[in-house]
Amino acid sequence: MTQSFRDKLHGEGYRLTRERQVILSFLETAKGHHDAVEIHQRLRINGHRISLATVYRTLNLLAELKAVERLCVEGQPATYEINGADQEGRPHHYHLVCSVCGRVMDMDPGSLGASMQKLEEKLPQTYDFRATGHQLTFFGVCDRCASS
Amino acid sequence: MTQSFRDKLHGEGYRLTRERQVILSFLETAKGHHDAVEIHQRLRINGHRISLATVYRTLNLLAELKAVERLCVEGQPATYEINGADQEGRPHHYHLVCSVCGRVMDMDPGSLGASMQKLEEKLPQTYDFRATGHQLTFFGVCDRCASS
DNA sequence: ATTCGTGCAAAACCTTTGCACTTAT
DNA sequence: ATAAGTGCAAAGGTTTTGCACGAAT
Repeated sequence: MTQSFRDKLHGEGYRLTRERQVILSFLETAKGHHDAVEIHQRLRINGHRISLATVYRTLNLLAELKAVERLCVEGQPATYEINGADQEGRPHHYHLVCSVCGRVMDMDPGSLGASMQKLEEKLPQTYDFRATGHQLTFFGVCDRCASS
Repeated sequence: MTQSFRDKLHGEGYRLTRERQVILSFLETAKGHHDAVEIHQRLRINGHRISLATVYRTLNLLAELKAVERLCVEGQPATYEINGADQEGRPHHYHLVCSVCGRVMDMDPGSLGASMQKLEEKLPQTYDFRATGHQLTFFGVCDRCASS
């Protein structure tokens, strides 16, 4: 649990509860994409009795504070991933989504990242649209599913 | 209503019903992003009594046949847009989503389209992932919302 | 002490589905 | 005639919310 998270909470008038610490810790350790129900169940297995409603409320809060990133994929519940870098509104990676099993993987933007950011800045000229971020997702078949 | 749509329907053993024609016609005329409930209501206003269930079933079918494109945006119902070009699995445009009002606009991929396609082809080398398509969405503030 | 967070259960919301009836082929 | 599509109402899954209780400040 980073100090900056505590600060952000306090800065906005939120409280540092046990539930919020537990959920954030879980995401820091689990290091992948997890939906609310999954998080709820795995916390329960680890002996934590946090209600599903609180898991949802906490994930919304963490997403708002940009402590986690929310990803919405068609036909699946929203998934949440810890936000490593503490950058402001800049997506630090893209996603690969397997159309067969639904698994979500991270992808390094590489040199593409800079081009996309430039594009983002040039958007207003053409479309009268002030972009604050973007999201790039590739769909396809992951290694596991390809080999079976 | 394109001939190719009729052919596609028949080719897969589907029937050309009045409901399907009406829904497709609506999307051809409306030319934007529309969700199921909105389509249902506007058809109703135009005197068509098509059930919401049929609207959903038809949109699923049209999406499967790639006659329309489905777009899922966080916190909003799925929207559907007529698929102009009859290309196979290749996204022909990207999206601008206004974070304030939720409006979705189309964006011409321009030269980016080719780079992205190349990237898609190179993905397996790095990530062991066979990509079949991708989706790029910019978030920000649209002209209408910026001026108010 | 006060304000905010939590748990529970109920609701909201979008979407799908079972079944009997209707329609396209 | 037959198989597929439709409408209705009910259920499904995900997420939010009202309210009374509990906990952090």
